[in-house]
Amino acid sequence: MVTENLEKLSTKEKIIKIGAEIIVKEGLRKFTAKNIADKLGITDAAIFKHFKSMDDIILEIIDKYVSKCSQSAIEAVEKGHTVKEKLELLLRAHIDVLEETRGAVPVLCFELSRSEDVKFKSILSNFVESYKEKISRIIREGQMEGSIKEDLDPEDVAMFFIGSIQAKVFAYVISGKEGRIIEDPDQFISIIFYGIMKR
Amino acid sequence: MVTENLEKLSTKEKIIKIGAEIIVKEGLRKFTAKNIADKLGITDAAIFKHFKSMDDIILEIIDKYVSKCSQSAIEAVEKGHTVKEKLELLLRAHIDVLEETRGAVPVLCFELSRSEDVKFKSILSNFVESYKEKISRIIREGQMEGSIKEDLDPEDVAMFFIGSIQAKVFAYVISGKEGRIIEDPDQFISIIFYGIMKR
DNA sequence: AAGCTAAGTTAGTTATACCTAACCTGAGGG
DNA sequence: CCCTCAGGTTAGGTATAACTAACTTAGCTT
Repeated sequence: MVTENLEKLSTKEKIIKIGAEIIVKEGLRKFTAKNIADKLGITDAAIFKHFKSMDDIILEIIDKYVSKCSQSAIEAVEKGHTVKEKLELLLRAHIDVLEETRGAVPVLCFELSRSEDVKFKSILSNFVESYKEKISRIIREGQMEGSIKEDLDPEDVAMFFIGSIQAKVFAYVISGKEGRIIEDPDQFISIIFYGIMKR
Repeated sequence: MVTENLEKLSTKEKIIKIGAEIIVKEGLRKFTAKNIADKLGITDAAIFKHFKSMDDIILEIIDKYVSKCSQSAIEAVEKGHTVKEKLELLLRAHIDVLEETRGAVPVLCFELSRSEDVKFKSILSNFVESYKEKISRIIREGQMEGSIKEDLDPEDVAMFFIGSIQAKVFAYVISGKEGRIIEDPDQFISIIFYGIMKR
């Protein structure tokens, strides 16, 4: 369990960090007040002095990620000169946010997308939809200028981007390793752009 | 909820079908005896006349998938003449098993890979490991004969394959759609092989 | 020094999950 | 025609999660 530099944080921030870590390493079923409290050396009841419900903790974790991701996507589009550069900037920014939040949100995205809870469902699907929309717009631009294959459906490609990151989190989670989720961003981006075949 | 042709099955088979469907559509948290029983029009206690525990239901779902997948991977290697053909056969066979089981096992793979339960952890990680091993062997062969980029790590490529299927299940689950998980297998394989850029 | 408050504590309440025990019933075999 | 037993039922035991109420305490303000 990565708990480096946890001391200097407030209890509320610690709850969020530990909570995210639990979601990734142990799964939503272990995301309980008692589990978090035990790791912090307090009681479960104390959790509710900082958050009014367990759902509220999850909402804050998601909110942080979504706002950072959306922001950096906008910046990528502004700063990139070519389509390829835009996509690359977008992916690299996304990877940074992903590493910073230890992959918690893609995990939540998956686990909560089927939740009966309308609150989670709408927040996450709105995020995915708007992110997908941003990417498809770049893809369409690339198809117009001839750098991206015309026979691909832009929305499918956008989902392939999101899915590829999701897949990396999956591999990371399954491997049980510590350290970075995407060890070699260059290779990751290269496979997405040009595949695995030499041609 | 897809419940076509459920009538002719035995209750035990119905439990497996409905159970898998719940895992994909509603998540592991809703995979409860009561939820399954309600959908079958029986009581929760009746479930335990067919399975001695809830875990046993999951084990049977996984077992079916793992054995089919492993079998078809062996066949793909035998039947394919070139490396490309082998990989394509392997992917197509995997897609078939995936569609047949409605994506339940990749979901389980993800949700249970972090379970404290040694039983699940080892079954699933053994499956992923051996499957990964089978793919990396083909990739290495491809690198030897020069059809696959030499600078790629075979194990990473293998995980990219598994991850890409996982990603499709994510997209399917998130979209909430019915129908096939991978709508266009040709395009799916093409992106994996050659990426999205025209070059 | 008095008192307020944030952040703990303990000890519950309520809901729900898994699973068991004991009972019931209807169809098929002897 | 009765017996067996698979596959149901109801009722309930046990564990655990979310959350609450009431109390405590340390630190800060006035």
